[in-house]
Amino acid sequence: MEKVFALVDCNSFYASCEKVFNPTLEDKAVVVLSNNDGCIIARSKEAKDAGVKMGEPAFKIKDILEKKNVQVFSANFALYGDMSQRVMNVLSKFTPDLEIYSIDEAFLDIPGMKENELVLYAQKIRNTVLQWTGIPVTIGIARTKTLAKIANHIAKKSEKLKGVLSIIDEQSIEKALQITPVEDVWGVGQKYCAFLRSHGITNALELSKANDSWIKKHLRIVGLRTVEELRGKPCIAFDITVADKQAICTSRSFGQPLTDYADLEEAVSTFASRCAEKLRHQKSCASVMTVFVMTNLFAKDPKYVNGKTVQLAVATNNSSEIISHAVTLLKLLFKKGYKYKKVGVILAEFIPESEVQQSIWDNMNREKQSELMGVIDKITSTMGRDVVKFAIQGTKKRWKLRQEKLSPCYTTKWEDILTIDIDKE
DNA sequence: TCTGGGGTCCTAGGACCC
DNA sequence: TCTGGGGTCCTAGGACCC
Repeated sequence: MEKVFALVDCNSFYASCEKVFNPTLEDKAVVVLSNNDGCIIARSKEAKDAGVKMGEPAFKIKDILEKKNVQVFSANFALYGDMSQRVMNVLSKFTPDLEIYSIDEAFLDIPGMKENELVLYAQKIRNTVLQWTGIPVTIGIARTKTLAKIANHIAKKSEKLKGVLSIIDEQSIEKALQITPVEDVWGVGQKYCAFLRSHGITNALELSKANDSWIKKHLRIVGLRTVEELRGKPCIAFDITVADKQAICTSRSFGQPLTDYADLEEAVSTFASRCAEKLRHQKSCASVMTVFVMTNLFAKDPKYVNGKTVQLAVATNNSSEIISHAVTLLKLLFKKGYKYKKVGVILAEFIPESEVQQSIWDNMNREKQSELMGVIDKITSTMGRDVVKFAIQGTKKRWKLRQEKLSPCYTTKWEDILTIDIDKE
């Protein structure tokens, strides 16, 4: 029997997370902003109805937000990450074959059933997730991932489908493809959309009927896979294993532009330390590091973008070593007189911790250092980040984000835990 | 005043080798 | 007018995703 995929996607995930712990937000328009309270990255249904667009810079639509009484939140990734885990936990009760695709989406490989049973099963999943976590989800069911995405998309928009749509038979697939604009197809971004439309392909059905060699020529192999998937032939594998990352990056735009080297050094060493932490988490060591700096590219001030890469003699995941390399690179990059807006640290070319090649020139006691990192990681996981840190990371934090509307970390910080007043009526 | 952050995969073209 | 051919590896850049 052919496989059937269910794509479970949380509705307006970040906005829904904010609503779970704050009942006064029910039925209210809620939006969540990107880091530095920059642009809109999530909108509740009410906010969408109010005409708030995805990706819009908040300052540009300040008037609409105020006029329509939209509740605005700074991104609280600690909360969203934890809520995501809870949702995935519930899903894993239904099947071991769960591919966590992103913070708010998972593909489920569901066992062979008749179509009406599939829909009932999906309804049950949906109700359970809502009851156990407070997060509403939508489920799309089909024989390929790309089609499941399309089913999900349609189900999101239609009230009467009650959050579940299955497209298994030819007829329902064709109908679904017909009403799906080509830009809503998974794998078709801005560039490809413009190209396809300029050649008269406006919906998913037309795309599914396009000529193979023409697609391959212009949309490459990836585009051809998308087309095959639309035709019902699975080309994107189902993979429940969590792959180790091939690159780890920590970067931020600052809440205010910075001109002093010392402030950048605090930021770069903090990001480097965070990268090292992520690297140890997956038990890898990095052989290559890049640091980049940039000024605000939107402002009229002089622009400067630059990056430098270093090959490490011995692959490492040691924080102090990674920080010291990062600072060396920053010193090479820093030029006086610019207003820096963003810096970042990227680690790459990983090898497993256990397979690191030693160097005869290496005079570091790696065993002792590794024990130290273990202790630091333990303290971080039980007592919170930055309880212990390296002196160079500093305390001024002038680089910190602007987060003026941050909600409490209801589920990950003891002091933010929800309290309920039972004396009141 | 204010425009996110963190990833993946694929391809073309250059360097280099025999 | 001709200027080898075929292979691998690496890198930068472009497309996409959430």
